[in-house]
Amino acid sequence: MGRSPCCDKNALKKGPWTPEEDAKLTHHIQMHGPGNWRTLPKIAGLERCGKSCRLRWTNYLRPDIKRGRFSFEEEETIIQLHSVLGNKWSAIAARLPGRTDNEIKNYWNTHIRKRLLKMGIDPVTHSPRLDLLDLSSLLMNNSPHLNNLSNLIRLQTLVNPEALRVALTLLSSHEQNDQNNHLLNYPNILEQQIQNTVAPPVVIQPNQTFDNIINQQIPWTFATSSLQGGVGPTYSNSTSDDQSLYNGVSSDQMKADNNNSRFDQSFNGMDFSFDSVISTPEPNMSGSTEEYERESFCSDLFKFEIPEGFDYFDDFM
DNA sequence: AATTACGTCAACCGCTACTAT
DNA sequence: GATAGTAGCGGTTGACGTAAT
Repeated sequence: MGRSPCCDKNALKKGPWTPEEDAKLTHHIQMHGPGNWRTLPKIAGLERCGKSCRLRWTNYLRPDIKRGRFSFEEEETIIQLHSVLGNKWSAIAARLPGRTDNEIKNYWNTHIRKRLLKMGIDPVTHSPRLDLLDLSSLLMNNSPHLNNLSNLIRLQTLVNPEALRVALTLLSSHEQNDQNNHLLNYPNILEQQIQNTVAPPVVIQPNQTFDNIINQQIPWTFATSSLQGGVGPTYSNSTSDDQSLYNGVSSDQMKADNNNSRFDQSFNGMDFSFDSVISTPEPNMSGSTEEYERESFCSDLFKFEIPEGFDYFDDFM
């Protein structure tokens, strides 16, 4: 039972393919077409196992393979499909013409996965999780992040409270080292706010969108005043203008950004996109402009349908 | 200039599913 | 139904290139 011996017992060649081998394989397939991989190597004069030939052809030599960097659109498609299909790389590849499952898998593991982790998003469940957030980058990249503490508070119902507590502790120590410290008391205030806040129970319906869940989970936000020297929490229905105020961005600027489409993913007026929550570093702070843009737009990719029988939502919390 | 650490990706390995006998 | 052969898939590895020290 089981597999027959392949390369191992036949002392066939392994490792990188030479141009000569590529030429032989390509020529053979041009003449006879792909398939029958078991017998192909012998006929083509290759000292490789059929499996190795198939892989070389499907992942590299196939003429319809698209080379080069993944486009924004491709990346967006991958993330969206992954949120539905999981690690079904071949299924994802089937929807991306010219890309192989291996290529997509590699790209996911080396680029997208890391970026999601850095943004505090679980790459397996596509759920926001603060315990995955790269807190060091959060703390090292100047004040814009601190201006978004209110957003972090809004997240508190979604994340492990202990993780949030750690974040606040780190923020506290960071601020204490800041000569121009004017936010010294934030962590205590915020912690108090967290303790005073009880999130309503959430009932997830089949096919409910992520937006719906978020809005149901967090139907409120903090008013600006509570974080800018105000005492105690103040709740209000959030508007875009509210949001822009405590992000330190003018309403007009924000609308202008929203008109640029990628940022136009607010939840009933609440900009819950992760670029606003985490405030991705400016291009001149770290990384390339393109990386910055990709990180920004990745935050918009978490509007997915909850599939029927969606049973891992517990992990979301 | 040399060494080390890290990132990328082609290729391999082991498993499952499917098909033929 | 049992067994063997084959194709395909997803996880992992390791060689190579580049950046950092």
